[in-house]
Amino acid sequence: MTPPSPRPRDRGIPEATVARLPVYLRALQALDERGIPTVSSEHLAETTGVNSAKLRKDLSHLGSYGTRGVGYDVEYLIYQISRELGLTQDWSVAIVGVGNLGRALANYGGFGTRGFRIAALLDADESVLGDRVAGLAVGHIDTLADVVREENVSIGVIATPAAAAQDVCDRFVEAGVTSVLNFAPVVLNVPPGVDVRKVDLSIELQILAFHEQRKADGHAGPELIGGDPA
Amino acid sequence: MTPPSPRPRDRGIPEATVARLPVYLRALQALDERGIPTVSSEHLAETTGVNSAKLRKDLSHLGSYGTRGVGYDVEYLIYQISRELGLTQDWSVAIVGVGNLGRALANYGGFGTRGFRIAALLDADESVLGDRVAGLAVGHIDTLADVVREENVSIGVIATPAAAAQDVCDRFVEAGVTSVLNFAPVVLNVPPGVDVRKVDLSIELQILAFHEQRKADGHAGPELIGGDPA
DNA sequence: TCTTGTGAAGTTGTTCACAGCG
DNA sequence: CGCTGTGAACAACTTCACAAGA
Repeated sequence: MTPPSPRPRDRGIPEATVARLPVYLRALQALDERGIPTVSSEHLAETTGVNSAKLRKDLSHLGSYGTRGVGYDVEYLIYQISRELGLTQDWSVAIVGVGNLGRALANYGGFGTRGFRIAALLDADESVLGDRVAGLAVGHIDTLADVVREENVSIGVIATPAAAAQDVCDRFVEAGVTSVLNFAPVVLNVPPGVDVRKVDLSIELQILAFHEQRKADGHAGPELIGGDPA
Repeated sequence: MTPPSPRPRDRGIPEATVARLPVYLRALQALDERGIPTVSSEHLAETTGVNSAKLRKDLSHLGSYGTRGVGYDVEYLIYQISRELGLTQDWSVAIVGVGNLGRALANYGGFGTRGFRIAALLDADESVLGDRVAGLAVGHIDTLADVVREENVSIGVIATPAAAAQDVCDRFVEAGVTSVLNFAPVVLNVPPGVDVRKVDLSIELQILAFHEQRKADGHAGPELIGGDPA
């Protein structure tokens, strides 16, 4: 199936690049807030901890938005990256599970702002129903399908305990949601066409432990993992 | 300098593999809880959403722990992966910032268990000092250096607002901590030799938005990102 | 002059396909 | 026979180094 088409996709931005665009965006917004009008690839690369050639190549996938001898216009680049990521339109998000994590997400800077609108907070636990979190009243999980339809929810966020996650995911899929962000420590089963991204708060910790162990073992020189020696 | 030692016991496990080991570990623990004694690469791969050849190659970096014609012994593999990740010893973790996110982390399954011990919860806000979270009393940020020394903290977790993150990071580094897990939406500056991993809860959301936009634009067939078509 | 944008080279990661072992 | 472990082919990603433009 799917023989390699002779003319692939012109808009094919590498996945690795897509994963870095939000990082650049964040740094650019910080520069913009400090009133800095332009930035060179060298400087932006240093700020974000990547190689400057990689940064230029990443940006070149969006188009030629730099000025040789000068650098990139901060505001214009913010706009272009936002547009590419689809953040110039507002995406409605529903968060299920209003424990500490759900509350943290609802209040997370950049989660409720810049391109995302929290349309609903839902939970199954009677004791939190009606609580006001980030300006929203917590609703019952059974209203999920209605909320998705009425609020035009396109992204579902699962912040429930592991045991409830698959059920919530099924409800999202049933309601027509095709993008799910899962914080519960389980692997979700979804039909083809549904995107699931998983954030596991403890996996990062385990990766750090691995490197920490390396340092403790007989190991010649310390090595940077994400940092930049320069 | 550091000429490669003649026989360095090639312990160089690819970074991509290290990042997947926690995922396999999680799936294996789930199998173990259900009393399943052995698993094939095919089955474990399906559960975790990777290609089975990749899984076998990943595991082959740890050693030859499978049995041809049978598969892998679940318990034994759990032990081997745990050992490789350094989870057979307990790592002391200090969490700074006891807002919703800090509380969520302190209560996160697998964060306080399986290889990690939360040694301290610290905050600068007077109003939360002394609160009991996950069985621990919240201490003052100024005791950080003492706590790191007394509790032998090797990993620092930053769950503060963005504005406080660099200061907290500096305190960790000053106190001798060389691994930092940062949840604040800023890029931290650290000296060489210190590992920083960053988790940005909104970056994943932005990546989802990108793919959601792709689906909305004229786009021939839906594509799986993390899923497995089979 | 300074910095972008990009071919080309180099590195890392993935998948195939099958030999070899239980 | 079934499944692992792995060389070899392939694909993706990163970095180098420099031509070309402002």
